[in-house]
This record gives sequence, C-alpha cells and structure tokens, in this order.
Amino acid sequence: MKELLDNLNDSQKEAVLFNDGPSLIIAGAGSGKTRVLTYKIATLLKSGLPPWSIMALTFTNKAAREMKERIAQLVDPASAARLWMGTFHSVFLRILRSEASRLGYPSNFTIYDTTDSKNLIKSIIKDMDLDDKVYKVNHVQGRISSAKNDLISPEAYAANSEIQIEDVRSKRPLIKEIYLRYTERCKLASAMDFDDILLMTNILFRDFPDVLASYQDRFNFILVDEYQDTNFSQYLIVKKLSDKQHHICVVGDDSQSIYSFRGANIENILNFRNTYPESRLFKLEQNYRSTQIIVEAANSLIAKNKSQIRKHVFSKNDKGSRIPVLIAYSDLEEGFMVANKIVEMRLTSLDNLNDFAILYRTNAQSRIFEESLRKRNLLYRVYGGLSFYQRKEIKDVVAYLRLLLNPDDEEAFKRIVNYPPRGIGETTQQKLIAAANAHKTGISNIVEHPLQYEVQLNSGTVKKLETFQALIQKFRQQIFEKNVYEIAEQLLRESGIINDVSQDTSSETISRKENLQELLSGMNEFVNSRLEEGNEAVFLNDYLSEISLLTDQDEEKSAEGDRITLMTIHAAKGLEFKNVFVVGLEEDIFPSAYSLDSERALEEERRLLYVAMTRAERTCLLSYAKSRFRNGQINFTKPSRFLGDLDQKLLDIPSESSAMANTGTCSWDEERSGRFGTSLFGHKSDHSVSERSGSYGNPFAGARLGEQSTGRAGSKTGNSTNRQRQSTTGLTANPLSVKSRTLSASSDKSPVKLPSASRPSTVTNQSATIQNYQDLSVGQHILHERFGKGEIMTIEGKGPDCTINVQFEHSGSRKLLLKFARFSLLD
DNA sequence: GACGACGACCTTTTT
DNA sequence: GGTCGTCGTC
Repeated sequence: MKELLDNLNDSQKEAVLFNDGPSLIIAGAGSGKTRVLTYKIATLLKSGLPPWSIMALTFTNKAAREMKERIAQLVDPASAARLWMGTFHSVFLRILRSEASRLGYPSNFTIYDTTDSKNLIKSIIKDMDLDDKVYKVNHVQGRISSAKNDLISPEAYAANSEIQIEDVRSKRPLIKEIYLRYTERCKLASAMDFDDILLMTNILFRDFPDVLASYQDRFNFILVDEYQDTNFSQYLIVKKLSDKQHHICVVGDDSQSIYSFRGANIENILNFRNTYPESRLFKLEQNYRSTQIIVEAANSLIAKNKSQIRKHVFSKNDKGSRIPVLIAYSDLEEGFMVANKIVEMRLTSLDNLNDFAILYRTNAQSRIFEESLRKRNLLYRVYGGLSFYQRKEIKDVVAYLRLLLNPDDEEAFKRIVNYPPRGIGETTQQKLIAAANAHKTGISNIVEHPLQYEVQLNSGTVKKLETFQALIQKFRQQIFEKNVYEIAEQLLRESGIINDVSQDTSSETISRKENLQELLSGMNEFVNSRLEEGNEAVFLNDYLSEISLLTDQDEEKSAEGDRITLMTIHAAKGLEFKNVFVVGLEEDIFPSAYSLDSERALEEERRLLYVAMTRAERTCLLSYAKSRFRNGQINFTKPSRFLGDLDQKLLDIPSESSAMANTGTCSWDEERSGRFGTSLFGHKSDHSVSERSGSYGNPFAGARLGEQSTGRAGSKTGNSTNRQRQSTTGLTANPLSVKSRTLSASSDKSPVKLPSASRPSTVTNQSATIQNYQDLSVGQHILHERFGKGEIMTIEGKGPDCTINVQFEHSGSRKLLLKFARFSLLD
C-alpha cells in the first residue's frame, strides 16, 4: 500500500486517499488522471473492498481495458477481471440484459447501431408520406437522440411546448410522431438503440425501486472517468446509484469537454459541487507531459473561454521551443510541408514515426496527408473513418447472426432477407412490415405465418419466404449448440454469401472476401479467449453483445510497427505523442462552420484545440492553408481565430512566409482597401498587421476582425461564380484531372477576357491570369494560388493557348494552360 | 425485381 | 471528389 502511494505527488495522493464521500477530481491535461484512478481503485481493493462492488465507468472500451491491465499489475488479475469496469454502455447493457424482462424486453434484445436507427427512421418517414428533404434523417435522428439523452419520452416530447415550437419553426412539426413510432417499432423489434441503453437503465431504476436498491447496495464505490463528457442520462444513473452510499468519485477536466454534440453536458462537472454539497474538490494541476511552452500556449488559448473551473495547469518540464506555425498556400502544400517537416525533424532527432501524430478536425482532411506521406515514403496509420464492423459485408453477416438470436430484429431482417438475392424484394418486405405494424407484432410472426395475417402475397413469394425461413430456422436451432465461429462459417456457405462475394473478381470483392475471412478469424479468437478466461461455453449472444458496442477505436491492431498516426482530435483524446501537428487551422474548419452561431459551440471548438495541443510532449506544430479544395471546388480560407487567441510570444511564425504572403493572396487586401478604403473595414488588412508582427503584435487579430466585419458578403453573392470558375481553371491546370477539361469548356467564354477592367475586386482577380504573355521566360519564378512557388521550365505555344511547364517546390511539376492558370510573377 | 447511369448532397466530431 | 439514392431500362 505504502509503495503504491510513493509513485504519486501530493495532490494526487490526497485525491487517491479520500474515500469518505463524494469527490470531484479536476485533472488538467497530462496531470496523471488515469494514474490517480487506477491507484484509487487499487487502494480500494487493497483495503478489502470486493472487486464486484466497485463500478468504474470510462469513456471508451479501450480506456477500460488499459486501466484493467494496470490494476491487474498493481493488485492481481483476478480482482481486476471482476471489477465492473467499462463504458457506461457496456456496463449498463450488462445490467439491462439481466433485468430485461421487467422492462418488457427479452434478454436477447438487439442493439441498433446508428445506421440501424437511421434506416428505421427513414422508413418511418416514408410510411408517413413526409418529405424526406424536409425531414432529414440525420436531423430527426439527432432530435430523437437528444430527447432520449434528456430523458424526454415521446409523450413528453409532444407535450413540451418549447420543443414543439422549435420543431414547428423548423417546419418539422411531426417529429413527435416519428419519435413515437420509432419507439414502438424498436419495441416490436426487441431492439434498443445506443441512447436506449442509458434511457432504459433510468426507467428501470425509476420504476423498480427494489432493483435500484439492490444495485445501490451492491456497488460500494462508483468512479466515473471523463465526467465532463457525460450527458444528463448518465448523470442521473450515477446519481441514483450512489444516492445511498455517497461513495462517488468523478474525474474530469472541464477544459476537455468536447462531446456536446452527442449530448454531453459540461454543466454536470461544473455543477458537481452543487449536486453534492458535501463533496471534496481536488485539483491536479501539474502537467507531466508537455513542455512549459506548450502548456502555457494551451493555457493562453483556453483562457479565452468564459465558463470554466479555475485552475492553473503548469509544467516543470523543459521550457521547450516556441510553437511553429506552418503557413501553406493550399491544402496540397500543407500536406507537403507537414511531410517535409517530419523528414526534417527526423534528421536531427532519433524520433520514430510512432512519435508523430497529425491531428485534424474532420476525417475528410486525412487524404491529403496520406498522399503527401506516401510520396515521402513515410508509413502512417489512419484511425477512424469506417469501422470494420460498419462495412457492408460485415454488417450483412452480423445481420444474419442478429436475426438468428432475435427473430424480430426488423433492421437485420430487411438487410438480409434478400441478400444474396432470393426474390424477396422491396414490395414484399414492405407488405410484411406493414402487416407487423398493423397487428402490432414482431416481424417474425408475420414471416412465419404470412397467410394468417392476411398478407397479400402470391404463392411463389410465399415459397421463397418459406425457403428463407427454413434456412434461418436451421441455424437458429444451433445457436446454443455450436459456437459463433462454427455457425458463421457454415452460414456463409449455405446462405450463398460466399458464392455472392466470390462471383466477380474485381479487386473490391477480393477485399470483401478478405474482410469476411477476418471476421471469421475474429470470431474464432473471441471464442478462444473467452474460453481461456474460464467461460464454459461461448455462444452467439455473447459475441453479438460484445461487438454491438465495439468501435474501431477499440481495434488493437496498432502492433504493426512504426507508423505516423493520423486521426481526428476527438479520437486523440487521452493519447499523447512526442510531436503533434495540428492541421487545418482555418475558419469554417476549425472552428467548424457549424459552431459559428453559438458561443457555447465556439468554446467547445476552442477546447478541442486545447485537447489537440496538449497531446504533445515536446513539439506541437500548427498549420493552415490559404486555400482548400472542398466539395469539389477551391475555397479561399482565413486563418483560424484561435491562432489569434494564442499568446503570440509563444508562436514561431516564419518571417519568410509572411513575406511570401505579401506577394500572394494578401494582395487582395490591398486591392480591397484601395477600392473601398480602409475605413469601411475599420481595421488594417491581414498582412499589413502581420508585417508588423514579425516580432510583436498579433498577426491574426486583424484576420479575425476582418472576416467578421467585412463579412465576405461581397464574395458570397456576386463573386461566388468567380470562385467556381476559378476552381475549374484550377483543375484545368492539373493534368491529372480529366473531368475538369469538360468543365472548363463552359467557362471558357467569360474568364479569359475579363481580366482587369470588368472584374470586381475579388480573390480571383488578384493573382490574376497573366495578360502579357511575353513577360514570361524560362527560369522565371512564379507563385501559383494552389500550388505555391515554382519555376517555369518550358513554354509552349503562343497567346492564350500558351502552356507552361512549371516545377513547383512542393507540388511537383505541372503543366499550366496560361489563360486559366492563376499565378503571379516573383523575382 | 435486378442492374446500371446519373444527380444530389455532402462533412463535424462517436458510445 | 465520393457516396448514396433515385430513376429508367431490361
């Protein structure tokens, strides 16, 4: 016990040792939060508390697994295994399975994942004859999900005037009806969605006080990690469970609350002390991870947020060096700069590729970095995106398995009743489901006795259904006789899936086959490891329960050697890397365009950057591009306002790039000022500020004001066509793009002749097309809007049809058609 | 009912 | 640029 505590600093020790009542541990980034949690649990175990009386709730399965491992080392593996430790969803799913009957569910109920939910909502919208352009699935699903997280039933939803006003105002008054039907359909299908797991737990505890009491007695101690990311539903579960013994300890950092989009409520942590007035507060403020400069910079950023718990995170590590800001002309160049920087850093250090992470706001941003890293022969690994279990072929097999276990699983049924094709199409499915709904019964009754329920089917269809049923029944009889692997393997063959996948041999189907193979071996592994753990038998239900809550986050495939990590910032939470690139620091990306209309959302974006920066141990680098290819066109971007929030003293902004900026894009500010006069904007243009700022001042402050006050109103309306045009010309310059050629034909008419006179002052106009073709010569240096700096290698043809070959510094060599190419001359 | 072509819309973030 | 859904044809 004593040795245990020797590894902790004073404030950590205090937090670990206080177990007499509720406590809140505010743990700054890198302050050893996990350590405190594990040591606390270890201490509790060593003091004699049985492991099954401790509930520890984490945010991801991975976090739970890691903590278990550490506790296994600190105490012993057997105790660690018996802890009730896991995500909210997995822990309460376990409880729900054993109490399901009280809620009117069979214990083998299905978990609908988000795709299932959306599909169901989609079909309800269709059933109701609503316009799916107005009732967008994502929106409706979001409304329902937040209602559930706020514990608002369909009835309460309909009765809540505030909600109703909102829905009516957004022209979607019938969401209440969709919600109601959705709930009924889930019930008929014996299915719960993710939110239901928490909602149903609350209902269970509300309606069955005896059940609640038994769990209150059972769990002596409840710990919650990442408390800042809990939602109301989770808050209430924890509150109720701990109401008797008051042994609750929550750990979190309000500065790292980044999940409000899925209902997380930062108020939970901010108000903890009101909820538990007798609680103790502990603060862990020493950051052991990062350099002083990184910590200070992150502090300077987060200080711009209004709502937070006061704390002072500090580091006693090396001071470190200032935070480099990489400025690129285009998204493409940003990729090259980052890749080059990594190469450069590895020349002067012994860092492995594992020591580097590229963190971005959205998954879509990964591609460019993948390309640039590939070109540099740097190995990398992309996290996120489509999880293994979300792939079509995998979901198909899983749907079969789900249907075996739960015959009423409507979404699984729809998915596979006609896959592989067996002549039971849309129409038949519709009839079956309509009948199920009409009779308020599960789909299995209808499928087994279509004629009794007066479903109008021709005899051929009935036959086909019977054949399908026979197949399912055959396997269903085996689910508690054979293990998952055996069942799935046989099922793949007999259902015709293997056949279907093997039919054509395009490269895509090959990988589908491989995926199926991987699924099978995963099942095999699952069975074996469960047997090793001492389980007597491992069946389908165990497997499905396990994977229903699994995400790719939890895939532990990271053993594959030395690679650079690419992931979203959300995915990076809780991780640390020696060197971190935070990329795409541009308005509308980071902060996201969706966050701009609310201060709350904006603060969350700021916290997101805080999280990103504090992942770094030694070096944190920030980057942005001045133009970005998005949704099929080039957009000009503004540096993120967050760059301006950071303490400028701590940033390292290359003077060269601000000099380059003057010749390039920034000239549009001169133009703008020239035409309209500075007074209109009431501030200096970006670059004139940044010019001064080499050593002092805030180069981004101007940018921020600028984009807010001038609005890009002008460019949004009148000039948007110009922008599009520009994107086509941009593409034309790209020899790889075939499509663009056809596009450029249509825009041919105007842009060529427009140059100076008739065009309004826009970005487009600035690094304008070159009119005096004779000015060009081989060897001339140019600055291209998208490709950056380059040198002209050859010139071919004359006049507007002249093409030049340019060797770009970071974008390779490209052929540019002069009349379209947008660049300015250097030298 | 299956398949292929075309067009719309898209992008936060995930248990 | 990529995916998903719709529409038209066989």
